[in-house]
Amino acid sequence: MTKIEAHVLFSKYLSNHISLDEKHLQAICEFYELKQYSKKDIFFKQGSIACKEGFVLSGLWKIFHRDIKGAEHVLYFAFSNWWIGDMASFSNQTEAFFSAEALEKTWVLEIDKHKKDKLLQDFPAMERLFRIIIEKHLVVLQKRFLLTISTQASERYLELIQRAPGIEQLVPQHQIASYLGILPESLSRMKKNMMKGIKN
Amino acid sequence: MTKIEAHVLFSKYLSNHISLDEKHLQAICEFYELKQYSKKDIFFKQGSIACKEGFVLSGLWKIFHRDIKGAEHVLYFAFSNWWIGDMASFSNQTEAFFSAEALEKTWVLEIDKHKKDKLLQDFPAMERLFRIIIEKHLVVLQKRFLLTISTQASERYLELIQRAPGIEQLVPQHQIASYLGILPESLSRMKKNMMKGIKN
DNA sequence: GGAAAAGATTGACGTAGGTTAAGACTTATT
DNA sequence: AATAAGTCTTAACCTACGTCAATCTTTTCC
Repeated sequence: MTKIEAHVLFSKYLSNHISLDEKHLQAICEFYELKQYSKKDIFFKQGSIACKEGFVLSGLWKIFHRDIKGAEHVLYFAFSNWWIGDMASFSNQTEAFFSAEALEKTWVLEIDKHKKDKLLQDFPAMERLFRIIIEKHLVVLQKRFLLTISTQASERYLELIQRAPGIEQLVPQHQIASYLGILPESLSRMKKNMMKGIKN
Repeated sequence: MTKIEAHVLFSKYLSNHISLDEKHLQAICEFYELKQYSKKDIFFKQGSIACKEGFVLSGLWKIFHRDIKGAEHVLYFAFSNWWIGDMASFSNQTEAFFSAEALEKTWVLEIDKHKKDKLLQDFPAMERLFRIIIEKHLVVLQKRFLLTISTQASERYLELIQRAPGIEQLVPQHQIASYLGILPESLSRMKKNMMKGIKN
């Protein structure tokens, strides 16, 4: 992917949320650095300070937390046009609660803390953009939380594969289980039971 | 509560997040209307459009969703210095997913959609304020979500009463259960079991 | 003050999903 | 090709929590 291509994609995304002229779009893009990551690369790591945040152009990331017992819990999968970051850590430069790991080859536009502060200073309109984006993230998580406490895993599974078709091919089963908040063994059994239900 | 008192409280809150001079603070406060609500009053209602959002000065609200089976699920309790709103509904003027109901007498500074748009237009610094506030809400919910899928109810219960001491006196048991994502019967049994653990 | 409503507790029983452990199947690595 | 590492499935058993129903306590409100 070239820098030009990346800027086109990012500009399109920006224009979907706020109105900016070509010149400003270009200037904003320049704050971001284009980078490629390989499978298993880490973008930020639980326990360290997240010094950057990124916009996914292509590929796939998982954002997860590892609990005291060593179990992984996936907060979300970041496809293209999603953001990867640990907001608390990035904004306040505190220890990250989450890690981000690439699940395949992926292109990212990234920015560090200093540049982001500068970006927001130079382009106050970006405050609005980020306000809107974070609002959307929050709304999505509110509904996901509600779904999680009010339904069983099978319903959440059906919701997921309907909302993100093809995710089963992209993401290993045990990470989907983690996203659903259950263990891989449970997902496996659940799928078998669902099959029985369909056949008979 | 007088308008002056309300503005003092709100100004203090605002100053904790962004720096504004006295004059601007005053002007911003004027966008908000001071209102008192009684127990069981509704601020916005699931299925309707949330035409306003509010800042809680005193008292207590619950924000909840009622599922298809009629069961209530508490998203959060809003104490003083918290916001009550259904962001998706308010921002996009779509049907609300949540309702807000007062759990006791409460004072609120509220603003409707038109005034908020005007506020953000007149004071772009408010975009920054709301960006920061929403970021905090999102971070809190991320951790709560993680806690919910990675621990059992008893741990969440201990976390809650430690983080919000006295909440047991303010909020009926079955609503605390709902907040924890379990049924009142389960909370009751859980507490009994915990008592046994302490005694022996 | 007394009826009615709302809330809390208890017990018996059912079930989704956790735990543990083993085996099969796939994908990397040499 | 051979070994190792990662992933998926299955099965037996266990536990936290849901379900249903009865009883008791507290609050609300004419």
